[in-house]
Amino acid sequence: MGKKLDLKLDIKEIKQYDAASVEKEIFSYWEENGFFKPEAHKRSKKEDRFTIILPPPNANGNLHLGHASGYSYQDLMGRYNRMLGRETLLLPGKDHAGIQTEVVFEKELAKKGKRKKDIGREAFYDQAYEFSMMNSAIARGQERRLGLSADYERELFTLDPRIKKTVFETFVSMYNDGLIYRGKRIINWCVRCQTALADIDTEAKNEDGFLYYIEFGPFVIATTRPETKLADTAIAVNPKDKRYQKYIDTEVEIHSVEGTYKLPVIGDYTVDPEFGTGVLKVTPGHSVEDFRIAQNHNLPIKTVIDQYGKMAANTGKYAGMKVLEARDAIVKDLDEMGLLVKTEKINHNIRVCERCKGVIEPLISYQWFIKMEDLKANAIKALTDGKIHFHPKRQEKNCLHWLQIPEDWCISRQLWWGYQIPAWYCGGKNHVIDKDGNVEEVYGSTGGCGKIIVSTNKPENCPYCGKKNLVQDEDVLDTWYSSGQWPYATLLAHDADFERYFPTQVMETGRDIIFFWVARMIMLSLYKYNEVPFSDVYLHGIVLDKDGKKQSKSKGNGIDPMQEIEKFGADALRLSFIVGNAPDQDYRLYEEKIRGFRNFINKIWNASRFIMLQLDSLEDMTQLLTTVESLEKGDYRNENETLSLHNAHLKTMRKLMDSFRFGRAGDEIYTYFWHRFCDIDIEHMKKEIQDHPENKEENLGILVYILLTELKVLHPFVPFITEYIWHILGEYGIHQEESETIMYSRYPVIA
RNA sequence: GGGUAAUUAGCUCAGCUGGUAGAGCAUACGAUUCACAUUCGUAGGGCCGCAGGUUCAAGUCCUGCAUUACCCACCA
Repeated sequence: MGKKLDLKLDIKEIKQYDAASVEKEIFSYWEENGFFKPEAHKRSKKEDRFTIILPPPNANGNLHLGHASGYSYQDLMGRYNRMLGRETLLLPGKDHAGIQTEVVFEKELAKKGKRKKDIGREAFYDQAYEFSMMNSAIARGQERRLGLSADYERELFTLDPRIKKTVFETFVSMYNDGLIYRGKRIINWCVRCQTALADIDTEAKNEDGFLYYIEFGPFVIATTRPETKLADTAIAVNPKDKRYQKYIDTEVEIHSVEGTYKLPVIGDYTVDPEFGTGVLKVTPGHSVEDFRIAQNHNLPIKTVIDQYGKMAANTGKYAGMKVLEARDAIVKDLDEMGLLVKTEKINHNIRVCERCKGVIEPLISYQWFIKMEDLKANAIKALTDGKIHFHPKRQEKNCLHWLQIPEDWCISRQLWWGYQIPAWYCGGKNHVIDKDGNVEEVYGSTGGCGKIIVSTNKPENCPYCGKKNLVQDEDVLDTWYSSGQWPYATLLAHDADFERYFPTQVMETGRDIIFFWVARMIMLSLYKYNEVPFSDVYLHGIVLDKDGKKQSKSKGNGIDPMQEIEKFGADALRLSFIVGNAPDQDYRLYEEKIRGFRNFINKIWNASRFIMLQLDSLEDMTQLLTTVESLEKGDYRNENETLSLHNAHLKTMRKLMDSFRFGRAGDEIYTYFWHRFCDIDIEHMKKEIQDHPENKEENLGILVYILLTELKVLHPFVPFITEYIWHILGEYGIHQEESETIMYSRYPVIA
């Protein structure tokens, strides 16, 4: 055997367990002996294996409480299953986190007075990679400090070449299957980040604004965005609206700031007669809903706002103004022309970028999309067939709800950080702007056939025309496209792992990324392997501060998990994430709570200490060991209250652990250990030993037996102290042939 | 507009398939050289948000309402 654990805290001398002084050493004892590797305990049957692919934290910062909380649950399950005799793999990783890291790293550059343009794409990528590696190393150290029993030799970064291989293969096959396409659609454009975003990457922000009532030919229309009127291509009313029925399918003449022109009037049932005046100006180039109406009615599209949020060249005197400036200018002009009827205050929702909270400008754009209809339908089927169990169950409905939204997924981002899309244009790709201000994509203008080649590697020459003038698409893939393949991509990266561990058992995460991630993993895994990637999804609650607010760096209300670990120990911190907390229920965390669990850890130490001190007074251990052994075999069962309650407790624990009720399980063991075992059983034995010294061996045997089993049951929750005491018991020869490490001891089973 | 959760002791929260209300912290009083003051004991404190309903029995199931939080949604 390899490294031994050095027991430098003398349990007979030390009254207060000092977690910080021993936890690191315990960890390296585990890791250096390879205990975290599934190979340490190979099992031939697939059902005897247990795998969790750990959610990779973003490699752009430190470990925060959310990560620590997740890891505590993941490790809890891993250690529990390992002790049940399963071949267990916790596979760790780090996420390149596309747009988020790009924003973070841009800020890093700004500190040095540089912008990304200054250093160029390649250098930017390399430096961001280096930056991510540095952060990964820090995070890895912090994860270890928490006691995470993951196999770090298998750790992967989401941009690892081995992951890339899988991601690109999937991209190519989805393209060939017609599921990925290059399309021209209205997308969410973040003006600040200068990239397209998927719907899910945006969020609603409630804002006070104005609703302008404007004379519009024979109508009065109400709009919050008068500047987009320059891009109107129709007027829509509800066909049921008696006021306007007669105008439908006619053309009306408009006099407005841009002169006199004609617009068709169409009938569309999505127009709400109750809103404003019941007349909608249709601006397909700058409104998602209007774009849909335009598609249904074959309306032309005009573009008047560019990617920088400025009025485009085709807007006459407004050209070059920022959107808000143009809005004011147009309102002023309308007013002067006597066309502004009235202005109302309104509270409405606008879309903002999920990352930078900047304004989203809906724009028509060429992007890569994934056709979602079938992928979502298959995922819905898998869920309704009960292939995946959510804990708590209600979140399954939440997931289903999202899967019913039909939108295609925009997967291209105009960033530098991430996977550059494996698509090549023969003869390049250019943009031209037509008379309506619309951007059109033109292929092949620099000498080529203009075909798009999608391939995992850059082709030597064009398979269609043989020319060598191939230009790669400049965009990168949405980070969730690669993350969505994480469960199988990580396993494919190591020889036989996929065969051995896929599909996995559990996904453990927070409900905030069910849509972003969980749903997409399910869809992509079903696409590629026709199998769900995991059978259970456990959702932990979100950690809040003492006032019930979400902890965040910007608010400065965050607790640093590393500081708490140094103060109270990793075991105590882990308990504070788990004990008494219901799944998916947000909870508050503050130092007094952690301190309370530190006290519990110390209680474990002192209960053990008492028993060791008693053992020292024995002349020989033979009878005691016999008692322990027969208790482990199930003799003496139910002979007294102490043992029968202990058995009942073990059964309860097993039931709670197997049904994913970890918070209750933590509560159960906390209460049992402290208030039954310590407060009643040990106190009682103390008296017994005094009154009946002749039964000392037997009575002590019962205590040792209970301590032994309790350490095992506690171990998934508090791995460090339980290992430490397990080793001390080992020195007394108490579990000699079972296992040197408690990690591979047998979880107590009660018939 | 739709959905989901929360509402239980002063505070923070548990409470699985319905069977006479629980924990931690806080408070009060007391104990203790004998495992632990990071300890132990005792006590106070709850019409389990409100209103109905189902049931022999409801914090637990159903309906409605109120407040809060989060999520979804094309209100221009």
